[in-house]
Amino acid sequence: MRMSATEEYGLRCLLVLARQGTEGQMSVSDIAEAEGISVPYASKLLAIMRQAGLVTAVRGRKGGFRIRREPSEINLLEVITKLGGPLLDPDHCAKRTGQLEQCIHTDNCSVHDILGSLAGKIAGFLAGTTLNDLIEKERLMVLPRVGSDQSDAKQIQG
Amino acid sequence: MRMSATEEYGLRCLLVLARQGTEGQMSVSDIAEAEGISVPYASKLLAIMRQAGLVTAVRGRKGGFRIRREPSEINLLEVITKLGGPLLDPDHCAKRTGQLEQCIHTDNCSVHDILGSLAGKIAGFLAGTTLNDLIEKERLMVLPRVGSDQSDAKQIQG
DNA sequence: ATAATACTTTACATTTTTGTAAGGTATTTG
DNA sequence: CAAATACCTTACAAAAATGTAAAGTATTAT
Repeated sequence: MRMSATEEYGLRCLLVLARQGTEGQMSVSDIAEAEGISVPYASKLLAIMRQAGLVTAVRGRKGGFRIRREPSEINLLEVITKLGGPLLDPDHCAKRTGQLEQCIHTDNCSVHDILGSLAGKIAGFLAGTTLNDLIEKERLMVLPRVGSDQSDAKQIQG
Repeated sequence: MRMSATEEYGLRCLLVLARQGTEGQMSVSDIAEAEGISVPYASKLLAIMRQAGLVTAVRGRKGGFRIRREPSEINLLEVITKLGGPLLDPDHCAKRTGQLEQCIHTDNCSVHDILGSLAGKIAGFLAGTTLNDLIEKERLMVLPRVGSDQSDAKQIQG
């Protein structure tokens, strides 16, 4: 019940691009360096996000990646599910069958039911947080109360 | 961001015992059969839960497993974390460092921050559901409106 | 006592996930 | 047009999770 490596590193790479805005652009090697991961790994994660429509790739000498939409318009649910698949595997019941052909709890599965409810809760939370929220939060963490008091600063979650 | 196999099958085995109550008892082979998994696998999962104090093992010829507390007194957070570890890995930041010695976002990690919030939400949800809730829900699924109308039956979650 | 039953432990095989490597394709600059 | 740069794709290696096997220990019934 944890965030996978793909999901986390993918999100982190996307955040690097989000900080540049939709007009900005960065090469894979710069992104990899920014996150402390290898270039091939960053490359792989960005390829997934490109195919998912989250980022655009520009090839050639002045190439690089850029984020496709405003960070305030991209929520975490979209990012996480595009990197790691849906929160509740669509053929969950076909996979968790143990040694049997079919799961023993076909018409009677409170576990599956509760997983659905849980997935809904998680989805709601993730959908309510955008990349921009994360970036804003970062700023507050780096610069705790610069200048005047910032107690009125936007709170990400309660 | 999904429930692991260990967590799910472990929970399912525990539910089998929960249905018997604290006085009941079942052998590993019966539990394995009830869930459609192999005996050695069920054995392994039950051993984890025994060490975690969720079940008691009785050895010898009339041996078996029994649940240690009332199903209404065991919530899913406890079960899931004892099977799969804490929702947010305590040394998360020490592991997701990419190729670096230390994570690049040490003092500045909005991702970690949001993971903490998310883990809290998930924990709250899981803590609010007991094994008994799941069993009750099952009954309603097997016997939809037996006898008179049951629209006033207990709802597990909204 | 002894055999049968059932939990216990350790080791290992398999599968999935994670991360790396290498060769290919496209674009820009001189 | 050629060389440099940067993305793209496929295949593969390493690590972790999943599931199996086998030999050991404890208890009960005969």
